[in-house]
Amino acid sequence: MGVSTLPRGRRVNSSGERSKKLLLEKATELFSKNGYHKTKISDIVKSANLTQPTFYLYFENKESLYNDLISQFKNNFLETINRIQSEADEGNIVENIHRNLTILFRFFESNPHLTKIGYYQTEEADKLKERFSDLIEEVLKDRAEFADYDIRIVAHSLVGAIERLTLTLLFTKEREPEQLASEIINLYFARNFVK
Amino acid sequence: MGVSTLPRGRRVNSSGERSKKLLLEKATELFSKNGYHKTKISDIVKSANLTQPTFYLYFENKESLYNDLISQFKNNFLETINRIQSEADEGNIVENIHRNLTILFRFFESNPHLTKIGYYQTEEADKLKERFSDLIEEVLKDRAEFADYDIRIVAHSLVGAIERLTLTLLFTKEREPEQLASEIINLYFARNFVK
Amino acid sequence: MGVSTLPRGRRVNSSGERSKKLLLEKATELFSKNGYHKTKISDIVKSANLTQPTFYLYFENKESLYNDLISQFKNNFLETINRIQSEADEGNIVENIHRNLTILFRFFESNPHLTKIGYYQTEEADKLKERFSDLIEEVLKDRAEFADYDIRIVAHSLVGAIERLTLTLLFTKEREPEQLASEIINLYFARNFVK
Amino acid sequence: MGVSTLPRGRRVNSSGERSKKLLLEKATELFSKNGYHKTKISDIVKSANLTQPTFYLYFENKESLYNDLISQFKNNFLETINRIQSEADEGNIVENIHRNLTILFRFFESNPHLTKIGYYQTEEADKLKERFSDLIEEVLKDRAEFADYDIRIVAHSLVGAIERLTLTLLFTKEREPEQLASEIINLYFARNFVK
DNA sequence: GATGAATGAGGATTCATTCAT
DNA sequence: GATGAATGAATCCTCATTCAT
Repeated sequence: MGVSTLPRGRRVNSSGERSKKLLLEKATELFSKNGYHKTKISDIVKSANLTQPTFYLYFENKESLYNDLISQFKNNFLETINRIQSEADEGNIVENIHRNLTILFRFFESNPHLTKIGYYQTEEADKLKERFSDLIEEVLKDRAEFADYDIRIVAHSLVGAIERLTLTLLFTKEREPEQLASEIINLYFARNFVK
Repeated sequence: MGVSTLPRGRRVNSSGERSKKLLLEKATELFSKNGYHKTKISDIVKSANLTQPTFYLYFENKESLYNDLISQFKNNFLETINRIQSEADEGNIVENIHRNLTILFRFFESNPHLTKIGYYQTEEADKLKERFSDLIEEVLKDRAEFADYDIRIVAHSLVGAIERLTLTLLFTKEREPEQLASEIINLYFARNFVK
Repeated sequence: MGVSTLPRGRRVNSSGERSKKLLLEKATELFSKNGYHKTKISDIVKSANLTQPTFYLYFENKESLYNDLISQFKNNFLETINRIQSEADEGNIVENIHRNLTILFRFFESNPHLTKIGYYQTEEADKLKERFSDLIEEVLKDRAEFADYDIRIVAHSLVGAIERLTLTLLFTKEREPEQLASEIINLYFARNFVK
Repeated sequence: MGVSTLPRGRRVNSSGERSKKLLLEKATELFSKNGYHKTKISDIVKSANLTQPTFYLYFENKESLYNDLISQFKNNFLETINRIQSEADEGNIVENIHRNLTILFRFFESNPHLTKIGYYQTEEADKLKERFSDLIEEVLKDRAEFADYDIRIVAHSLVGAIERLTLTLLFTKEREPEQLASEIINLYFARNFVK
């Protein structure tokens, strides 16, 4: 072609990058707030002060953007919960669980919008919770303290409690990650493990 | 081979009551499975072997039908959980809770589709859970056994646990209402209340 | 059990003729008030306390019923205005015109609904007015009194005045047919004819 | 021979202003010719060589476009007739009326389609004519020349005459605005005022 | 890098009309 | 003579997506 008027090598901070990031933010916000179907491309670009074709400059389409957000959450989530298991055998287990629950709540808290999308509004979310539950089962299954319990039920209960507390007390800033972790320990593990 | 279209008027052996009920069932099923937006009127009527205008013979429109389903669930749910509270003071509290949890799980079990719609996929659902949580708080707040606990957290945890167990163990028929109720009592109340 | 459904079929004390007449009346009323498109078959039968299939028992379809109403008006109207012409030469012309205008207004007044349909809301109406205008021209064209006038304009003015007066003063019962006829004579013919 | 469908995006040499204006013109034309109900959005866009979504790019919906046209006519019409009244006292009244009638006919003539919509096919039209009639009454009521007349009848007659003449002689180009104004003066005012 | 202008492909809803009883 | 129950055939409108500039 003739004269390329564009400067070579785009800077990371070019306005293109900025636009993409902005769209991503707004999309995340809107998806999290209104869900996939009620969020229109026109809403996203409007709130980013851009136009619809610009959206397609940076994202393949609506669905793939949404899927990307889900994937991103999923990866981070799995990474986070896997630490619980891998560290399960080291040191005091209750302390470990406490520490890792705190980390999990902090993770949720660090990106509430993404969490809402990935953990509360997709079908994928159920699979993640299932995985989380399996992992907890794994950790508890050989513990004498839980011999009298139906471990699957304990695991699912924990997952459910965490899910609900995140939404109602963490996202609303009524409780801190540490507090939630402590109370969960207190409620589910204290009398069983301690002493 | 042309698709032979149906003749216009009334079908042989057709009945309005039956058609309405059928549409309602199919709609509930599809909404519960695919959500509001992915469920088309055309899907509903197709699965009921009827045509679109027939849908409008019995329901005002898609949204109002969905809202009706939500309302129906809401009313039944509130009625069910209100019993927990109203009976809270009578007799042995743990027994009461056990009985009413059983009833609640049975209610969920009795219409899983409606429950999925009303308790898992609408915004209304969060309000219902909030209400449920408030009610639990009310029941626990004066109990010495929970003096050391953050009651809001206990309440939300319980709601979360119930929600999750319903989905993963009740709807899959892996556990019975009574079992779930017992285990919840065991996990949350046993050591606290019994002696 | 509980719901005693209404018996189908022929209603006690109902005659086909009566139903037909009732439907015709209601249709005329509704068409005249709301026009062809805003009048639904369902409206007509509802206001006659009948059902849609009954409508088709007596009328071919919506359009043909409407056309029948138009025809009916048209025939009566043409018959009425033709008298004006045929009597034009007999006796005192002003008196003749006065008498026939009165008859015309009485005709309009006798069935305002039908008049509204046939004279105010169809395309046919314009043809009727054109015809009326031509007829008036015919009557006036050899009159020395109108030698100075553009007869077509006089004719169309008269038709327009009659149309408007019918709607605003006759149908509202603010003036009587005779009054309107007299005033029109006064306004258009008096000084011209009466010496 | 397949119908080759248009490609998706922007057309070569397309302009929003032009498209909107074109749609407006075609809509006005079709509404005026066929009325609101018989004019489909699909007709409008077809005659503008565009597609249905494009219509909604420029207009909110069918009804609001139609209402806009009515409003536009209404405003212009009221402005025009208000001049008649406001100038009624200045100079020779017959001359004034003649001048303003001419202006009115010119206004009708300048946009026959819009006039047909706003003055001949809506319910609003009757209100406008009523208003026009009231205004004429106002102008005539203190005139000694009309002492013997029923002024309401004169006013309504005039309105009716103007309405009819516009349709039959102005729109068909059989008469000019000035001619019509002159003849109306001649017919209604000449002998009364002059002399 | 971004926008103005357009469209394809549905999806909900309405209404006149028609069978079966 | 009349109704209950249904459908065919539109029609409006929306939304993600794409071309030309």
